[in-house]
Amino acid sequence: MCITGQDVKGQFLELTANSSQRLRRTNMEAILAVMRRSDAVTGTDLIEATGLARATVIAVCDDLIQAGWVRELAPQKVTVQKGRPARVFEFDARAGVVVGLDFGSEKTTALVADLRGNILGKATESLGGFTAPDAQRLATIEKALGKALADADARHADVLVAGVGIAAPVDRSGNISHSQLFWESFDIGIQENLRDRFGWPVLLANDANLAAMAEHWMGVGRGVNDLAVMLAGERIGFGLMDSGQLLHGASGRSGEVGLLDLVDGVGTPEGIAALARDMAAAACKKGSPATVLATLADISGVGITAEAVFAAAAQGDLVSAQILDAIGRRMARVVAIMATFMDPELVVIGGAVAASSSILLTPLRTELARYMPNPPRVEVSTLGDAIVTLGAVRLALDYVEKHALNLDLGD
Amino acid sequence: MCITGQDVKGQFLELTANSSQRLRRTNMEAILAVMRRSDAVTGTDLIEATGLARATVIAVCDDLIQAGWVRELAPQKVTVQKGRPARVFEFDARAGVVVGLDFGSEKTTALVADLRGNILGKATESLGGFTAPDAQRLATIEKALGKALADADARHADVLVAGVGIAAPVDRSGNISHSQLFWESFDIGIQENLRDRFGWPVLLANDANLAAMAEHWMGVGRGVNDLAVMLAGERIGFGLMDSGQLLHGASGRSGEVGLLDLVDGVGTPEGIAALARDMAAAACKKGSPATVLATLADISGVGITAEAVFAAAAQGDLVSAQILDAIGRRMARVVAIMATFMDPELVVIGGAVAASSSILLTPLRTELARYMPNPPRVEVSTLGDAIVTLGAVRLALDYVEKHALNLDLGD
DNA sequence: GACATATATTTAGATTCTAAATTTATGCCC
DNA sequence: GGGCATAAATTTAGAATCTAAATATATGTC
Repeated sequence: MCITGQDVKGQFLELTANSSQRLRRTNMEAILAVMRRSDAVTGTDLIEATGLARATVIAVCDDLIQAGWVRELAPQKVTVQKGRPARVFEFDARAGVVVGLDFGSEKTTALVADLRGNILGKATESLGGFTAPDAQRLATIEKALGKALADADARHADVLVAGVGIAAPVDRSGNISHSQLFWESFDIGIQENLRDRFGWPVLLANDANLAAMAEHWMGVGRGVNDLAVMLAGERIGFGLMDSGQLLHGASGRSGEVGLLDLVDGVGTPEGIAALARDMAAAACKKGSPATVLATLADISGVGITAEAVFAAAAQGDLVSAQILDAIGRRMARVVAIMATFMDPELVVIGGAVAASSSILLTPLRTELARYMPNPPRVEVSTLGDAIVTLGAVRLALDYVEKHALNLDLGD
Repeated sequence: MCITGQDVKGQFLELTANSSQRLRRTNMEAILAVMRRSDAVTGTDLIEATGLARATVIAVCDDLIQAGWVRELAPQKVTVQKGRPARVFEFDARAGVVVGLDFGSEKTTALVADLRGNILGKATESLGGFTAPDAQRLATIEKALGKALADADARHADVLVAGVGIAAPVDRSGNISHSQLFWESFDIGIQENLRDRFGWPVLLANDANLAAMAEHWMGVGRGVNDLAVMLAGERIGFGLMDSGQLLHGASGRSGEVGLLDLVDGVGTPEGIAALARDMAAAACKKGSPATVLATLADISGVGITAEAVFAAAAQGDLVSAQILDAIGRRMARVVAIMATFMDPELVVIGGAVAASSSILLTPLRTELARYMPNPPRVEVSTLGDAIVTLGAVRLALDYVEKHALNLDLGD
């Protein structure tokens, strides 16, 4: 009974560190965190890192070994050794594995990583386009996962969590936004399927957001906590980070630029891909010299895609280079607008355009400096086409690190 | 000595909850948090809210009373009382006070609030413009603070923290960005002055960011965690929140829109104020009927300000109403661009324009719906000209809540 | 005045921590 | 090989804190 009306029952349970057991748990988490960030450590290292007493540190380490998170190594030979040899502990990066999956429109890529993020296996499968039935696409995904696991010499049961990236907005609770019909084609029930088939927790996220996580983790954005990553291929999307926190927005659509037509000289929402196609088509029609671009278009037979233009430019095609120059100028406008709201320290360009960075960067940086007195740094991603998949791995790893002591490591 | 090279000494000390004392501290914080969010509570209430045992709860309450954060009330008479009367505890909202200060260009406003955020005192002083010397402006600030404290019947020594809002970017460590010369005029050493004079910790923040905090706390944005607040008067600035977290950007400039000239039909960075002035001047020159607007301009004698236009519109001036309609349309474009990057659930319009909301909202909402398939809600602030000062109070309260058990309550 | 009831307080036992004393394993020196 | 120095592990004793159960206390009811 609460005298004044409001019922607070159980409302703050999660805040409470009640029992002594919770204290031990906190110390386990702290020591595990230290171990994840260092290589093999001794008890003395942990005493210095955490401030805990020796007896406590050793007891916690024994608990962690018991739980399966930590291995004890044979005592190391050190150059100058005096005194009793120290016990040596190490975070067991193979206590399990995580998988990262990029579910694109044309293909799907799976990565398997250990708990330190070392990539152990990889596989890519073609999805057969949007028109393929859901069941077939789910089977393809399973196939890619199976191959990647085999490549990593791991079993399905070793997987602790799976991270999945898709080219649609995903809100904080992992639901795909259906505010545009187009995005429905990505909602084929991957989450339920993988949970039912293998018992994995599955985390869904937007591809541009995962790209930002990947850059922040191991790309040019390492150590940069206010970061924007532009994923540009057929479409453009931003992954935005402030203070190291990814932005989601009310329905997962933050960074999903759908309104570029309001920006002078950018045009339609799909501005950049459209520009590439239009300029390429015009150049071909005008009878420009037989370019690599035209050759590519001929070969593919399906018309010119933005990716084809980027690829041709990378191979030295002149028309494509001109197109990329124009694209760089347009991108500068989009980046400028984004940067005026977000104030990032660094903007990373990723996705298919990244391959043509040498041509793209100069106009982009020059124009950006014209628009802004203090423009952010602009760099090109070096993660290639693994950018989203690596982000999916990072998403899964974050989950493991956060919930480690709740997870069951099985055998 | 770490076997593998990296030195982790002390690196994770803050993570560790080592001793039993830390456990008690965590429980004190949890119980204090419950008390802050409810009125008077009994031990039984706290048991239900936290899951702790009765003996623990009572012991913690006694500790909190000892520390000065909690008061014990006389046992309450309840309609149906059976058994031994419960001891009644209450968070002592007068364990101290906080002050919030809005340091504007023309005037400064100070609020004094208790620890539940109830406003106890208020004072406003004119600053005498930008040209006044720093020392004089500091004296004016002290005067306003003194008056507000007297109004609240509080002493300088009762103040636990001061929050200060200024119309310049402030980075995470509280430094004013000097990327534009203009902003230097706000850097008059308030922080150092108040610390040295009264020993208060002083927290500096950008005014638009504080407006967002205020709306999230007690405005139309209550309960909305993905929120944008547009503070529009002479200048425009956004305070942006994602997942309840305020965005700062790399140098505190997030939401400081300085690039509206790239947006079709918005024009210069100071677009909106300039538009108001230009249209008003044109109307006056053309010899429009003697409007309230013109009268206001005559009275002020300093030319027409954006604020004057908003005020005139609120009083029924027709020309000003037309101007506001145009402004609403322009704002729609700015909001649309912001929303496509941020995906807020709600956009709140605050600042001087808010007074003219009845005229402004319709064109703003209509145009916004034209630009976006799923536009955010748009509402007008009801906090009036206290919006920034209330945010400064909230900033100070957040600090008190976070550091409560580290603060010395003095006597 | 006995009884029911809800709460406070006390007591006993468990867990976990720290700090100090003790033991153990290693290298070095004679 | 035996003693010594050293660094670490382990054991021990003591303190803080928690829980759960037993006991005491204050109130209303019959």
